[in-house]
Amino acid sequence: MSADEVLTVRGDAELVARAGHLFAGAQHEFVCVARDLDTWSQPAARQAIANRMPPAGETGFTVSKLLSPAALAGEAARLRLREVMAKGARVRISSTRLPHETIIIDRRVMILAGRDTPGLREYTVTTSPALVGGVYALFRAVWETGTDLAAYFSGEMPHLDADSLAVLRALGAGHTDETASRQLGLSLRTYRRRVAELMAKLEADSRFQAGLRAGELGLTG
Amino acid sequence: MSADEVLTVRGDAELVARAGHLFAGAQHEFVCVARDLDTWSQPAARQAIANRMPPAGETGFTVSKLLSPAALAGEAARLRLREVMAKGARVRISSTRLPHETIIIDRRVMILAGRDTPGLREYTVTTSPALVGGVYALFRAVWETGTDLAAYFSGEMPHLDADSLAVLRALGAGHTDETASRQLGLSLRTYRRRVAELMAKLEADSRFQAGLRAGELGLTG
DNA sequence: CGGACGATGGCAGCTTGCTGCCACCACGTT
DNA sequence: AACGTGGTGGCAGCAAGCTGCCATCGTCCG
Repeated sequence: MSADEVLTVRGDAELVARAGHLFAGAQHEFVCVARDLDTWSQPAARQAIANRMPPAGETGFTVSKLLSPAALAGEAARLRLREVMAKGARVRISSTRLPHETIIIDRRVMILAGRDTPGLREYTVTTSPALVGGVYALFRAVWETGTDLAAYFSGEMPHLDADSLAVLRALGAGHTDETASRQLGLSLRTYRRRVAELMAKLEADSRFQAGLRAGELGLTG
Repeated sequence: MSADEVLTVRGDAELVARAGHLFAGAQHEFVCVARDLDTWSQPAARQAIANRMPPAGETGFTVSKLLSPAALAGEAARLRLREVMAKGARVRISSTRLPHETIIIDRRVMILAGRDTPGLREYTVTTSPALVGGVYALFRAVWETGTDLAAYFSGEMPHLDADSLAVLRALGAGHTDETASRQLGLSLRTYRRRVAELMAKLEADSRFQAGLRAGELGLTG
């Protein structure tokens, strides 16, 4: 038995000082799980670390970022996302909350941040293969189910107003057009117009396909 | 900074000896992530631990098991699953592989097993809040996306023959009934019969809803 | 004021989807 | 051979969905 390979530090400064070299040593993969691009550390610390990292997109070096939908809120956040993606990082969104920031480097080192608390934040640096491997497997599982952000932007995830969403819900409830239109206070004609628009946005040729797509894109609630 | 709260043990016997009390002390929640119900430890060790645990389903005590699809292979495995569920455990299936077994107790203690290797298996016992919290958040994310096994069994996940699956694919491709029926070498009438049967199985009132359900149940491929 | 514009809704006609009815065929049983 | 059973397919009729056309209404300019 042994008790080692785990290190707890407080505050960004100490993290950079003690674990900065681990970032610089990244060879193959940099994984980051977080709520959004901002919370995991102070801008200064993040910058100091980013400077030490090899550039993403280099041969065999991948950067993966798994974020909560919160990362899509606000225009500034979206811009940041685009920048990160332009640098070669793969970004995915998980529909569940990810309160604890996690970083895994080369599948060998893992850094977990404690909850965002007042005062100095606590970070846990681990190199235990079992721990890192286990967390990495879980990360993979979440990653697989997340929606790819590249597809989100380029494939133009339909931006739905509350209106279209209501139509979607009516469709999902299985009502006939007549029932649904009355329920929404629309004429049959307009309701169908809305459905047609929705299907166009989803690039669906049939209502079945539209349902499928809607599910894929996580518009079911 | 500190380096503690992590313990690595080798072999089931040592795990039971050193961490058995942690199982007995479980108060609220017992989480288990594994490939199936068999691999995480030797039967003897599992039994020894199970005996020390409070019974599932007791007031405020929940048992959650997140497994790979491999856990559904074979009649024996299914029987075991039913037994576990009968005892009150919630079971979900994640479509991704979960090579590293993980146990989280009361959101305070975490046990990670190394890969299944010859010789004594290595277990890592952790109580660091940051580590446990981080892993727990990831677990939740995977759990949310998994399909509930209770629904799978009782709610009778539709058992589809290859035939119905072909219909499903045709529908998903967005073809009209006429095109699809010709493609499958069926008459229009029969094709539509198949679609109707499919919708009955999915308990869908409209094709849109059927598409939604099909997506939910992961029948998209 | 007048006109352009966009959203709506009625109408009509068409396509597609849905299903009851019956006939047919293949197969196994009595 | 006669029979029942289950899967298939044609037909017909209805229900539902789709869309072009036009009239209407409110709003926003010039």
